[in-house]
Amino acid sequence: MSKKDMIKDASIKLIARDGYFNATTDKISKEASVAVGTIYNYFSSKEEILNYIFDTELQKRYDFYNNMKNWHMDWFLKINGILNFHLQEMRKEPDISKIILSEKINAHRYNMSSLIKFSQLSLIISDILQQGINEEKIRSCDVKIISLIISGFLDAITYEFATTDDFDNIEYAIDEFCTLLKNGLVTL
Amino acid sequence: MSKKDMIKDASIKLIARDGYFNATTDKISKEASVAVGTIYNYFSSKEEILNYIFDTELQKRYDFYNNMKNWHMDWFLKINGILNFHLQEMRKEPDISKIILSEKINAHRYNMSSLIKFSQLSLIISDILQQGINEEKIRSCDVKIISLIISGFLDAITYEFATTDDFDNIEYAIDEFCTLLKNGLVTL
Amino acid sequence: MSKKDMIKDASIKLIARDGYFNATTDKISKEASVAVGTIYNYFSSKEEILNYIFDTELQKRYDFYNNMKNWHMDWFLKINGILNFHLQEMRKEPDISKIILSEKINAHRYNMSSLIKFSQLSLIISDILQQGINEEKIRSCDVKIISLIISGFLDAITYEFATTDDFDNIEYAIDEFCTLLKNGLVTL
Amino acid sequence: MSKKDMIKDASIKLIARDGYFNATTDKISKEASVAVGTIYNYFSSKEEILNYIFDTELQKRYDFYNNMKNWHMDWFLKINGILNFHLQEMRKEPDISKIILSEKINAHRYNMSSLIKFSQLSLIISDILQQGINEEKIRSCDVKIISLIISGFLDAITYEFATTDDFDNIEYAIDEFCTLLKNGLVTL
DNA sequence: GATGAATGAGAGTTCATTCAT
DNA sequence: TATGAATGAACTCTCATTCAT
Repeated sequence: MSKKDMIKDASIKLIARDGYFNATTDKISKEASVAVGTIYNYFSSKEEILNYIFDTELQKRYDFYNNMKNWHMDWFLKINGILNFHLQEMRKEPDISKIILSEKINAHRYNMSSLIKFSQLSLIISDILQQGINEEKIRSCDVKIISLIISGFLDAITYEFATTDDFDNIEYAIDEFCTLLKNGLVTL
Repeated sequence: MSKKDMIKDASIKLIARDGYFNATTDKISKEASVAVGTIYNYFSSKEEILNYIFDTELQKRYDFYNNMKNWHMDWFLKINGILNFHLQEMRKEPDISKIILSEKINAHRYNMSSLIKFSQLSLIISDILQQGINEEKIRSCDVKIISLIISGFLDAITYEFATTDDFDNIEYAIDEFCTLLKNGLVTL
Repeated sequence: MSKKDMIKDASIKLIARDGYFNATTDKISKEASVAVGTIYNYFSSKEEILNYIFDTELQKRYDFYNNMKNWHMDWFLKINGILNFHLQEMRKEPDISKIILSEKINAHRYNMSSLIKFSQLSLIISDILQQGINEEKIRSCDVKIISLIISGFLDAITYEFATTDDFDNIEYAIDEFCTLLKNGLVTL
Repeated sequence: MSKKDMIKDASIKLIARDGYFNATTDKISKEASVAVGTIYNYFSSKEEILNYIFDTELQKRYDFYNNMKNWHMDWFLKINGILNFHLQEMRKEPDISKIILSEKINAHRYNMSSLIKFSQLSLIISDILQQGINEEKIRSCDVKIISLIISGFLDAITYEFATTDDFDNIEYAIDEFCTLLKNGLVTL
């Protein structure tokens, strides 16, 4: 693995566990098995590490969603796909999910360039819903708000997991949420 | 106002704006117009200020919800009442809502005694939903998960507000969410 | 003595001996018998210490010169007075003289506010010379350049002293310089 | 040009502009278009670069002065020649003049081997003056002190130039200084 | 010889906490 | 009780130097 990625991974682990402020450059260097100075060969500042994590990880998600737009699927299957993609990501790399949830406020505080990526998920969900409305599969509704509900649910289960480390009920929770969405949204 | 409350209020203002770590005891003392040393006459540590904020503010909410249990109302009106109570709190004391959202992760990190209060809202919502099921007003569902969805939505609108300072659409968002809940949950 | 002056004096001692860059805040705090943090209760940065030294010490000299302007003396006695005042200052506080000589380049590099004080000695000497010309005690000459020669000589003896710590010949050197000023070098 | 001289020239440029401490090996390597490691193939340390600059550049001056001793000229023309040689050097390679002035204190601090070269100019001027005395062209005086006055003047005009980058008046200043040397200041 | 990534001691600065007044 | 100067460990970041390639 590249040094940059070693530093990124060490940072992810520590920021997920201790938070951005408690993840000191000293701890990060030890966790990454490099010297402190090496961090600054790859990142101009500690803040830049967080920005880089957001940049690369949100891009992965964005790419997946964007690709999904081209799939020929029902709105419901797409939304379900997004929820399950998140679950899968959370299982694969739980620390990243934790960080994206708990440190995004810092992206705002420090006006990071990765900030723009945070809004893209909502836009894609909105698009999917709008298409459902256009195809008269969904009743008329405010797609931005339904989109907010969906991403709020994603954050809720991420937080639930982050504080309990218990995945077992998440799959079930997603099903329950989808049922709610279906019953609540589909045109009769 | 008591010195303790002056310190608490100053802390709320600064933590909401800058985050827990950037709200230094020095800034807090200046904002509260007391000496730094005075802070330590009322709080054993900076962490304890945050804990106290959670303790007192969550108690207020808890008291309202608890009181609500005794009201003779439909489940739907109660849930709607909770959402609107939140909106009203957010309008009245936006900084407190911001902090409860963005700093609750620190309650977990530092294993604060106020931690237990965070789970109580969910329990009360669950109770309301369970009553709805018992009265056959709501279809059979997992109350814990629906409760999670509701508190997730609350957090989502709080975050939306915290980063945009725009309240105008929140009322409308709550209505849209309630419609979704009703359509999705009521027994046919 | 005030803490601020203790820190200033410790800084003067170390900067004179080791130079501005080798005089670390850590060494300064130890020399001043205070904690590092205390330095920052009185100065906003290390640079500000140097600026403060220049500010206060150059002001002392400026005050002396300015006062001298009101004395009813021959131009020659005034110049002689300035040279001897410098000698006396150098004997009393050799480190300050060293710093003013060797670190003034940093005042330029960092564009310190004390910068303006450096030019005032030259102006006062120029005034004295101009008065001598007006009174026809001095032949027509470029006062700015003669002033440059005089302050250049002051720096030269300061540097000589700074590297040898030998004062014995300075008094004699001043006399020789004054004779030169008066008579020139050519054999008559 | 040899690699060693490329590094030397880059160092001269950066030290003149930023000072010895702000001229980092990293910046020097970039300015010289070599790798940092290459610097250490030619110099044992950063300090050694400064020492080498002093060594080679002062040698050039020393060679010129030494050669001058053999010229059959009046003491006054020789001194004038030295001053004008300096002016010419300053015009040709201003950065070197700046460094020799502002960083010579470091030669003392680090006890560099080039230190000995700094005293040689004074010795040569002293020789010239002594010869003038012997030939009864100059009145009896302390040659070491007159020599100090002359090199002090050289430093003064170099500093004036270093902080203003203005050469225009230097030639005139040299003339005024020479006149002073010859005639003195008093009205006849 | 030339490279430049890696190093880590050490720099300036911050800040929660203490305690004499 | 209230104060705020003093504290020093701990922070982020720098940079002269090394060494495997």
